[in-house]
Order: sequence, then structure tokens, then C-alpha cells
Amino acid sequence: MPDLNVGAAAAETGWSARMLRYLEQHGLVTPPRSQAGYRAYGLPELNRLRSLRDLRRVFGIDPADLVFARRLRREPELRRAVDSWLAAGEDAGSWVEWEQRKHERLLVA
Amino acid sequence: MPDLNVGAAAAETGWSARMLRYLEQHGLVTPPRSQAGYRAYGLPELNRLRSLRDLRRVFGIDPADLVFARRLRREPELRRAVDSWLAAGEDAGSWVEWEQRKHERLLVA
DNA sequence: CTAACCTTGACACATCTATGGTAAGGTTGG
DNA sequence: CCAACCTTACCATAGATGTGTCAAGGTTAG
Repeated sequence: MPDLNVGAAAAETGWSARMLRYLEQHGLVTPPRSQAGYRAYGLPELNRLRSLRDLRRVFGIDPADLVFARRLRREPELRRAVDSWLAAGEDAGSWVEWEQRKHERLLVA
Repeated sequence: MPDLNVGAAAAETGWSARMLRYLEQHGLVTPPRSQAGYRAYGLPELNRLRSLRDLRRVFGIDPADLVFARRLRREPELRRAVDSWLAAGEDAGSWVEWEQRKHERLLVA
């Protein structure tokens, strides 16, 4: 099976040609180009498009989420910051939070 | 220092009272409530609000990003799916992709 | 009791996202 | 050479997000 142009790839994967260009613009699926500049979707890109569609259907995630998830894995500082921020929120009732709060507890009670 | 009401916490952290309620609505900073239902921001919440402000300033992330990052760490299936989808995209020029593409390469060339 | 808080809920609005369409022009295959 | 693709670059728009403000009513401190 040869590479597909944007229209054929759209028909094949259930996206619109417009969205294929949109996804490329955001770096999510970037097919190589023919010499004339035509997008050439091969097996890797087609699989990527299909699984992206599944991700959306199953988990309800949108392209912006993927873009952010990519930032998380490309920027270790961001990842660490976000991760520790979230971790601090999961410890409701933890020892640290209890220690931090007990003063106010006394004052409020 | 006793707990702060929403207005005082806003003044203290640089957010607006409106945004504090908004952040609570999305589960990002959820202070305990007084008996009358007043939000009571203690040290943990104030720190959380300040660091959230820093996260935004330094990395340009918005609340929606945090909400999604929280989904990533709470839903292992989602995390695995997103992670492997992204991993598949980072291997431009990898062996797997080269293997997958060489057929089309031949046909297109 | 009153002023100054707080509560929820609603309306408003700018901005961004996701998507479609359309126009002007290049490429390709019969 | 012509039909049917493709390209980029716009304009439009429905829905979501982020934020302010206001109204009707409860709470609290002096």
C-alpha cells in the first residue's frame, strides 16, 4: 500500500482533511512531504491517526491534552513541578498536612 | 495565624475571590469549610495557591492542564495509552518506523 | 442592629479550541 | 489540457475556559 494523500488518509482514518492539517500544525501527526509538498501518510501516520481517534473516543481527551502531555515528557522541570504540586494535594489527612494544620485547628476550635 | 476567609486568602495569594471559588470547583484547591459553610484557607491551601500561581507564571500552564495532569496520575490506563501514543511519535527515524516505512519508500521512490 | 463579610447562582464577556468553508494557485494523471 | 486532486491563507463559528460582576440571602463582629 503506497502512501496516501491527505484526502485519502482522511477517508481512511475518519478524520477530515482539515483536521489532518490541524493536527500536523500542532505537531501531533506530521507526515513527510512529497517533492511537490503533498502530505504523504504512510502506515505509521495512519496508525497514529487511528489510535488518536480511539484515545478521544475512549478517554475523551482532546488534542490540547496531548500537546500538554507532550510538554510534560519533554520538559523535566515542568514535569517535576506539576507532579509535586499534585502530590501535595493527594495527601489529604497525611501527617504533613496534619502537622501544618494543627495550629489553626486549635485556634479555630 | 488563623484560617482565612475567601476574601483574605485572595488578598494574600494574589488571586481573586472569584478564582478561588473557580479553582475549588475544579478540585484544584479545596479548603475545608466552617460550620456556616465559609471556606477556611489554612497554610496548606495558601501554599498551594501561591505555588499554583508560580506554575502559571513560570510555565504558562492553566487550570485545565492541571486537571488533565491529575487525570493522568489517577487513571493508569489513560496514562499508559497517552504515554505509548506519545512514545510512538518520538521515534522519528527509529528502527521500527524505518521498518514500517521502507515498503512505501520503495514504492514512492 | 448594622456593616461587612460570606454563600450560591446567574449573566456577561474575551479568548481559545476545534472545525468547517472558501479562494487563489500548484500538481498530477489520463 | 482538464478534472480532480493538493497547497497555504484566510474568515466564520460553536463550544469551552477564565474572569468579572451582580443579586438574594445567610453569618459575624462590634
